Amino acid sequence: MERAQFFLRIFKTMLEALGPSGWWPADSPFEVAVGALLTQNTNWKNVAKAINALKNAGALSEQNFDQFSQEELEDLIRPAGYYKQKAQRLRIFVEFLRLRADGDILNLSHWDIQDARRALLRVKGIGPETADSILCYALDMPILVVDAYTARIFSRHGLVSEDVDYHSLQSEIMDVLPQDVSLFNEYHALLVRVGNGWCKRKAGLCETCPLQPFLYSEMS
DNA sequence: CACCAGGCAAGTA
DNA sequence: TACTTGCATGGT
Repeated sequence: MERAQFFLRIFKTMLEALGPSGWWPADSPFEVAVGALLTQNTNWKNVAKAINALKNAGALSEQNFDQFSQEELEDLIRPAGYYKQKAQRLRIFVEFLRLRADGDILNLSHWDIQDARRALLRVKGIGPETADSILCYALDMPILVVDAYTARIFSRHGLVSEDVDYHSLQSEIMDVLPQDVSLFNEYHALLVRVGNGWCKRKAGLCETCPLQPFLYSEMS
């Protein structure tokens, strides 16, 4: 079986088992980016609390964000953890938007995707996964986000090594699939949902995982 | 109690 | 270059 077919079969299986994900859960592209920064190494439930606090305070827009001090932001996002570091990272990101995108994240969607990616990666606090999350889920650009779940799931299916680096993992999957924003959007969302549900680090739940039948090494 | 969560940057050798 | 550590809350 071709690798491309295998990856598409994995995708279809997850989609049929779990249904569409409707990612990213947010009211605006700016909120997507804020969520992408806040969810670094952090459970989404805690991030949602921080997002709600920011929303209730009126801080969730590029224009209003600057009205809040570092300390106020820290208090609002505290439930998301690493709150001092993340408050600083959010401030740096909004400053980046003001300098490079006239204070509106949507202006980045006119950029060449690789230019936008390189620009985001230069912002302190934005690494590959956060940059790609912003590109795909806030700006609707065709790029596949990969993460720890992706490496874990595909290594357990015999396709990559557990500690594969980000860009190798991304290329292995993304390069053999149709370059389609909706496909990449849904693919990552489904992988995270499967990871959350069945592929924890020490999971004993694998017998009910939707992907259980598809071990690459056993397919012909 | 231990372990985990939709990473990243900075320091060390 | 290749490891290691700090960051921090909240759920299981």
